Amino acid sequence: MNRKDHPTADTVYMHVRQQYPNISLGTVYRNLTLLSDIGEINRLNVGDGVDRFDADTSPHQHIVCNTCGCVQDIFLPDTDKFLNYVNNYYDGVITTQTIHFRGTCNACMKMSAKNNN
Amino acid sequence: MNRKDHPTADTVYMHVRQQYPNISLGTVYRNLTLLSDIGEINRLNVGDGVDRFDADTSPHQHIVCNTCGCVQDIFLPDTDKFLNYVNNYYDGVITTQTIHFRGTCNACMKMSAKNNN
DNA sequence: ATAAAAACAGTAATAGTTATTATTTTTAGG
DNA sequence: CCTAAAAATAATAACTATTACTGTTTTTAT
Repeated sequence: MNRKDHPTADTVYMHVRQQYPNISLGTVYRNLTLLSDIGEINRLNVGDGVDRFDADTSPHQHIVCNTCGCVQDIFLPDTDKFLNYVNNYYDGVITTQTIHFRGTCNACMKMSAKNNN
Repeated sequence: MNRKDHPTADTVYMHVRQQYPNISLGTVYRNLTLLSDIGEINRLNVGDGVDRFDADTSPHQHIVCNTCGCVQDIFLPDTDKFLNYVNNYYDGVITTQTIHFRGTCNACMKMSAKNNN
């Protein structure tokens, strides 16, 4: 619940296992699925074939760093307005949107700047 | 190349097999991967755990119908401006964006309207 | 104290995709 | 044409992420 790095089920498993060595991956999956079903956490997919989990259920988006692979939050204002606007370009009805980004995170930007001195 | 329905590899396989009954799924995957590597087609992922392929490589977005599951195109103007705008809210650099939607397609809208008469 | 319910560990199964291998097809010279 | 190298292929195995199953343990509520 404390972490901000959008861990995969396997990452959660590795971490929880340090305190509960007998826990099984199935239990981790079951509880993560349960928590996301009741809305306590979000299950997200940034297109890399792995599900990630996020304790922050407030509306926000994600960016994946192409260099280190980290997944960070990005809080865009007015995404509901964007959804509304988008409906003008479609003849059906759009109810939800998924927006995520790729690029280079701040840490990796600094790293590459330092290496190019 | 002609279809606009964003088929999965398996769908392409089923279809090609009608003309070339001996083709293998691996060949379909290899050629779809090759085509997307050289930029002739796009491989896309709308979050349902299956890769889809799109012969239209012009910049556009997709919407998945919650009722029939179809994947349709949506052409939004100024998505490059959106990418630019989004960079104001992030301390790294954002280079690409993935935007897709869910809702109800036009056909399913009409269908449900008819059934509610 | 006990019986029903829930959670669990361990394992099997599944789906989508990639990798391997032995064979067939294509290509480019001579 | 012939032929050897290169490329493409079918068939199958392997792999990854996730879900399902099963028998056992733990929890809950009397």
